[in-house]
Amino acid sequence: MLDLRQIYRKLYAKFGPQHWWPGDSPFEVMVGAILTQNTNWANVEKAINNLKKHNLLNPQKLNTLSLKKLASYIVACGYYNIKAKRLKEFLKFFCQEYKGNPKKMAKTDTQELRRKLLKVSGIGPETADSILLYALGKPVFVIDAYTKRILLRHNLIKEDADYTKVQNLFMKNLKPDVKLFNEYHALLVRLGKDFCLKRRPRCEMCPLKN
DNA sequence: GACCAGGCACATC
DNA sequence: GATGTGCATGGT
Repeated sequence: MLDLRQIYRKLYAKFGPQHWWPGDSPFEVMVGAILTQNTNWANVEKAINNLKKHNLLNPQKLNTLSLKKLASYIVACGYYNIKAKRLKEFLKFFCQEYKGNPKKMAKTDTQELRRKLLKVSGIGPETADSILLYALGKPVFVIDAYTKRILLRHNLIKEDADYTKVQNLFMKNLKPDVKLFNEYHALLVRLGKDFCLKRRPRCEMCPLKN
């Protein structure tokens, strides 16, 4: 049976570095983390580019925008009403606690910050961990639907494993290395997109097979 | 036209 | 405490 290090080596050999997270700034990564909830990244890029085009990709500016206005700019990424609300909740927190400054935010103890993020309505474990790892460079492993599906199909977890359980599997078996966590999760998403779709898996072609 | 996408909160039992 | 449902666009 493959272990987590072997899986990483195989994925890296097959796909190479993924250069995650796509985004020009920590703040852009944070916005993307919320907008990509259950959503294709291509659509998220459209929404983010639209915000950029209108010179709005800035914590203070977005925070003062009305809910309706904000929603209208992010239509392309779907769930735009609920995501506008979630973004606003995050922006309120980000501006009040850290003046919209990622560096200030990054000074907070990682576990304390994670707890705080999870209290923001609309931010669940994956979004919180994506912000911690990809925007702030904290050694936290991100678990997503692809990760669970891949581990399940390789019998490394059980069907009922929750977020924390899957996350612990990675964090207890790997050194807390930001670069490794970054690349590993990105590679799992890449593998998932190419070979581990929900109903049309291409298991016979899966790079982990050989 | 069906399927899929880098979740989350909330209702209901 | 488990299980189901709403949220929505755009690409394949």
